[in-house]
Amino acid sequence: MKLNTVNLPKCENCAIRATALFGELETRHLDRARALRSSQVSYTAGEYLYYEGDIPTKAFTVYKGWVTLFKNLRNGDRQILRFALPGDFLCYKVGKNKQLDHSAIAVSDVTLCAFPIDRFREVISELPELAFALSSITETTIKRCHTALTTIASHPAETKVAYLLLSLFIREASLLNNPERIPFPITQEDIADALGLTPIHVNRVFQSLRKQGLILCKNRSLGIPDKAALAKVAKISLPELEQLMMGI
Amino acid sequence: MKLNTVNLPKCENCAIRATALFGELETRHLDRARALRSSQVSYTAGEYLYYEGDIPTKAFTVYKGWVTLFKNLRNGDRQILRFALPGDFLCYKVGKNKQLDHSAIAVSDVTLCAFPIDRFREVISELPELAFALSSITETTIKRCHTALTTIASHPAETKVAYLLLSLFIREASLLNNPERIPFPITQEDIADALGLTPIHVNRVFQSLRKQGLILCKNRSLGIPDKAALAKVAKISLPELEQLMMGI
DNA sequence: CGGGGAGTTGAATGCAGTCAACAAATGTGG
DNA sequence: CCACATTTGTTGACTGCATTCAACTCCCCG
Repeated sequence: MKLNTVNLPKCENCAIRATALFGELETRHLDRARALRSSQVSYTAGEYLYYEGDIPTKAFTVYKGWVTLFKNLRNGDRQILRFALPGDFLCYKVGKNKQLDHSAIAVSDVTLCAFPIDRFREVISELPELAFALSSITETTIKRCHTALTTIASHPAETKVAYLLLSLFIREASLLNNPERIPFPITQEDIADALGLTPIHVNRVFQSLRKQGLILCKNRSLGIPDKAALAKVAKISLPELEQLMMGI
Repeated sequence: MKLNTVNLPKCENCAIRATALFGELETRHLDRARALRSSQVSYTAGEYLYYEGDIPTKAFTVYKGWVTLFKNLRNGDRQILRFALPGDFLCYKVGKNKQLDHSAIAVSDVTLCAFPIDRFREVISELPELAFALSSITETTIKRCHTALTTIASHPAETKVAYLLLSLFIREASLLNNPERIPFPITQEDIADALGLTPIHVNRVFQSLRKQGLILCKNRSLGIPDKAALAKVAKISLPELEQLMMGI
């Protein structure tokens, strides 16, 4: 973990602002809102960002890298709740029970923008728009959670895997000017833990998808030559998924 | 659908306030906040409250009865996202894309307290606490969504069914002074749609649970003689689940 | 060069789905 | 109030997808 409080990059021209917390705010409000941001924090791959049960003091926007949010189950398994990519907002918590219900680990090396949670109260009272920006973010989170639920409940494993790969690809590619392939730091086991499958079966699905030419996946990188075709396997409409994964 | 705008019950001594939106507010703030509530709405069993794609103008707190929130899938299936019980907050939406991502149907006859969404903005600017009350609600929603995800991903169907029955029982029982049995308006097919199982298999699990004496379920009513025992099958800690299902 | 994590393959088991038919409960109209 | 229709619940036989267990390969990193 490495903290940086000086020479923070400007929010105004931040590449990920459109999809992040401040993307919901008009530029003229940025001055006041930016007062929230106190620092940037970096973690190396494999490091915990926080643990289930922690009481957080800072919320984060992912600035660079991928993060896994997950719960450890009593049988030793873990359930991955989602993968957080640049622009995602983590760890905000104001309810009565302030304990976090999940843990987070850096999948790749990550950098986060940190916001002291207790400062949100003051800023919101003079800038109610921030409250709506927060609501908007959590609405997206819930929506994604809903589609995740829907996906995991759907029976054929091929559908689940296709859905997950496609949605990660769309999100990461949009941050990178839509390259052919994206860096793909997660393992087949991560995917299994996210979808409630065994790594072995995920592997078999991967091979089947490769054989069909739907995915190119090796060396920690992922390519999807024909997104529409994969969307068909994922049983989802591509435009809908793109809308969900981008802006809001 | 039946609208009522006169003689609305007082929020102060509302039985469900503790678990509802205003439960997050201190009593001294209630005066201003209550200005939000405009009406009560009633629906009969089977009626739609709203449809996926609608742009809502009102948010609701469930006052009486059960509601199903669900998505229709392209293969004709539907995925139930959650069952909303008295105290639950529905249909609040402020993000850029204001379309609802799911539909809602009254399972039993229901009564809702309605709040015009556009009035939240004004009230929040003079009562920032309301913004935190909203955040707190959505945090609970996300937490429940997370445990739902975790449950549905878990493999044995018995675990899933046990979890769902137990959590519904705990919530409804706490509203009713913990009776032996609760009214249980949902069908086995609903449960199947919530858990991603077939109704046939849900039925088999029901019979197995009945044979083990873990559930008493007939005539639209549910009893759970030994919650701890069912919690064991659900592979969840009973105190944890109770905490999640009650206050927050 | 060795070790460990990630990925791959095969065989056997079993949980849950499918299809089909029927029983029970609930609701509706005559 | 009964007869009929519809929905909900129940049972059985068969199939198949995904798990489990075990062994082995590949690749990266130290």
